[in-house]
Amino acid sequence: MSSFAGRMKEYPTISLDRFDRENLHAQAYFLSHCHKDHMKGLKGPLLKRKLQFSRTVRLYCSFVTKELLLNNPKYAFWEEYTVPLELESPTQISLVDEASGEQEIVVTLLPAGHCPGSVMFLFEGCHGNVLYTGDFRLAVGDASRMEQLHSGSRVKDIQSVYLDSTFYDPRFYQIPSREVCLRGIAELIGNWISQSRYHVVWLNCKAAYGYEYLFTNLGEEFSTQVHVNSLNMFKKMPEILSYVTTDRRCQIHACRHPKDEEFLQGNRLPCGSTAADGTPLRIISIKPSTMWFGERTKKTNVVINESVCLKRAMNSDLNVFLIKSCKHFFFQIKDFLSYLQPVNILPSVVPIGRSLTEVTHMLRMMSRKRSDETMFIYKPLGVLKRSRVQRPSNNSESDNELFEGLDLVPPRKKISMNQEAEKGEFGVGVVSASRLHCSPVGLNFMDCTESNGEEEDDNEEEEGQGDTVKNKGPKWEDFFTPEVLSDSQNSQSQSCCSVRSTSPSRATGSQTPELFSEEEETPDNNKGFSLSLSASNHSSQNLDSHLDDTLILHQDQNQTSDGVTLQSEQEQLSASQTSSDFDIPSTPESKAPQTADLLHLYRKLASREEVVLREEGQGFS
DNA sequence: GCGATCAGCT
DNA sequence: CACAGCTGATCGC
Repeated sequence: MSSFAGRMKEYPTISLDRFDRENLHAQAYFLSHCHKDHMKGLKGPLLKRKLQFSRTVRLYCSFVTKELLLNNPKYAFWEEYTVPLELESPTQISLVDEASGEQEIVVTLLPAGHCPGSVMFLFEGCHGNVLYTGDFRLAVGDASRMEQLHSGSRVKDIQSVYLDSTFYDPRFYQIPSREVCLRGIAELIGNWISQSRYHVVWLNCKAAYGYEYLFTNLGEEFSTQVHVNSLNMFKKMPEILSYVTTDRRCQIHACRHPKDEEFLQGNRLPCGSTAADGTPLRIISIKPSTMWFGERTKKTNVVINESVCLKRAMNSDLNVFLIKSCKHFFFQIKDFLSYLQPVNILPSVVPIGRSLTEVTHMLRMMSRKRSDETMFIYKPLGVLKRSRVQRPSNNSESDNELFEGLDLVPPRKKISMNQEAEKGEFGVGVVSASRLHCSPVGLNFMDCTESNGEEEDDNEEEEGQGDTVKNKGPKWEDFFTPEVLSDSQNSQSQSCCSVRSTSPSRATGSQTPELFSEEEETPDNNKGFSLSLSASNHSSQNLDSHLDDTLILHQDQNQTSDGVTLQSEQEQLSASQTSSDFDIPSTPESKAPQTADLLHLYRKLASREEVVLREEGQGFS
């Protein structure tokens, strides 16, 4: 949960994702996405009253966020005070202060990939450039693909990053891709619902938004629709709308009820559905969750592989905990920060179990302050990612420090993107235009399609392919912006007395806009959400020792005597290792489950056969 | 009666 | 531990 107090030291007269207490005095409000923990105070009567007496105070957010916000009647009064902004379109806002007069600030919304409508905010003004991430989920290399983080060919000078640091912790260094997760779940669901029409699936989705990726993919996979309570929130999102329905006669449900667990115990779906002919439904519940560890404390048979956690529940057929990554994890954040090299990094979340000092220490190593202390020579105008040679993040000592005191073996092999840098193939500050002469998003899509499954190497063929050569597997949903801008939305008025749009080049001083001039050739950025369902894995959190009836299935890795962890052949890497979501080694001393074994397991579970769990490494039967 | 906060639960 | 909620109890206004 976000513990951000709402204000940034550089621009204290604006408030983000917090609307109570001192934030009541803000001159402008920003909402990064429509999750409750970022909306504290947003329906407060004092704030409502303030709006009624103000001509200039407005709430700025994405079009989709406004749509989702106003869908809730409790926030309907925001209608006339909310100004939706286009993605990646710098907008100048006047902050009117009775005491100090008027102050101009330029804000740019960047796709955050956390849930529909989620954005990061880049502020540029007289107190420097500041990035507020909100909750975000980016793949390694995404920062280099964001035009608005660059001025021409250079990375903008970022004073501070206000970071969602929930998972900025080496304990979260391994995650499987969303494809791995989805494939496992789709197999399980397929095996289940194909048995009879009484075999149904319930998706136990807690948060209001962020599961749409799952709905659309399952809908596509099984040529069906997913039952939900209401279509209202999706009414202007046709890409999602076509995959959801309020017709209860389908086999995949994501409906909710306050007492849905009780319903399930009574062999009913939360919508109350039972079979018309009285035949008892056979229900499996699937719980998409980033966090599933709490569930392990219960005395149940649990099977964990890299993407799903299967639990045989007492009264229903089977519970499945789908590991979902709606946020970024350690290496993605590390990559993001080491690319931007801000002067300050301020965590918005200090995970329980960590101290603020620990988090600050880890973050500091990614900041420019750390760099100044070491051999890194600060380049005031920044450098392009491909030219990074001696970034602190590439320093194994930095990694070692991060892993100090943790009872896991850190991935000593550098993430592949950094290997080239170490080899010095790319000189500092010298990046050919051709390497970036594309919309990175579009290139990414092409690259991963063509290179899927191939050995990643360091040969010269990589040149000219930008940062995206490490992305394996066609993951189109990764490359869509989290915005759906239907015509009707686009035509919504952005009028506000204090707002006007500025062109990207004027606002950023970009010197070489042609580097990003082919956006129209990308997959249609405006036609889909960046639906951020993905798979996350448990990290090596000592699960094994205290989970007597838990079987951990994971991946193999060779470890040499000197502690250097080497990845074995590419074919031993799971698909999760080859996705763009992460370029990192797998859990040390773990073993990869074979696809056939997993399929066998899924079928057994789906058919309610007992699964005999053995010691790790001996497989299952 | 309302909102804020917290514990407990999923 | 962590997500992103929800419910219910308690307290102050």
